[in-house]
Amino acid sequence: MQIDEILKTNQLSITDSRKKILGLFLNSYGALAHADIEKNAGEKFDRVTIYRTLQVFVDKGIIHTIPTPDNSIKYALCKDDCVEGHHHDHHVHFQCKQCGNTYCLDDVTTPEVKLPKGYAADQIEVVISGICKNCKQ
Amino acid sequence: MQIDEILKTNQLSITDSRKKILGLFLNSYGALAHADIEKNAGEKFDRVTIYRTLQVFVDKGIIHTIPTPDNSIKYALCKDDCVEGHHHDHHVHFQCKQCGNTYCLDDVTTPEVKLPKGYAADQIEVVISGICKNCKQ
DNA sequence: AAAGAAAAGCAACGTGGTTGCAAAAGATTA
DNA sequence: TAATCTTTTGCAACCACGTTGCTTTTCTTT
Repeated sequence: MQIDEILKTNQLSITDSRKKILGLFLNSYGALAHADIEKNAGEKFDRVTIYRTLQVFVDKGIIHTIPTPDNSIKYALCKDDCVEGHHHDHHVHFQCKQCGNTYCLDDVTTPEVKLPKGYAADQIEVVISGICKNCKQ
Repeated sequence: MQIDEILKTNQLSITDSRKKILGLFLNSYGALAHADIEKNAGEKFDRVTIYRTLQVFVDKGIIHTIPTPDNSIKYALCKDDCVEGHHHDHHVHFQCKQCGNTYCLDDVTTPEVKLPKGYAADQIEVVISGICKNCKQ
């Protein structure tokens, strides 16, 4: 089973909450906020458990955080090139103003930006808001 | 006096807190967080007043918010092309990992990003972290 | 200077997130 | 499979950040 595999690969013990939360990510196309998880996990887990589980997943490189224009945090699955303690998020994030969903545009890599003399870039976050393809027409 | 001018131009009544807070922005090169303002205003104003003042300034297009990778909010002065109710922030933001300062790179415009078919961009936020020119060498 | 309008201060509240600790569940060994 | 050890969960309490309602104070206008 895929979920258990992922947890084992990351040396995490297999618990109900981890299975449930990881399952939510695997079954969701867009990113999830803490509140989405709390809602969809169905009253079953304490919020502290959800916070801790998300933190563990981030630490292990299973999910990554997405900063949004309205300053809430969302989480999405990482691609294979994220490993423990080191994320490689070189893709653009998109937030739809209509449906509110946030997506990782994995195929859109962050553009090069020419900085003024003296500045050294290390990480670049690009968050685009607008209308997503599901809401448009 | 410049401060009073700005307030008048934006049809704001001239109060101590507005003068003080606007002054902090005018005298600071980088962006300011709520906490910076609370500290530098010198115990003089209630936190609620600071929140409301910042909100008014944002609404009037005097300052704009900057989302940071660590999900705190910072504020910086807008350039002249921001007007009430409509911000035009087409520049890149830079956060220094060493000194923690955040700067508006007004000369660096946000790059064009080619989105997948069906997505319509509306606003693009680019936040770069790294080492700023003051900390580098 | 007086009256009306706007802003400040205060208290209280809500939300999002964290911490410490005891109880429960998972992993491991025999 | 049961016993032990380790990890995780749930709970309670707490803190930081931000908001709201209302009264008092300060600005503005005449």
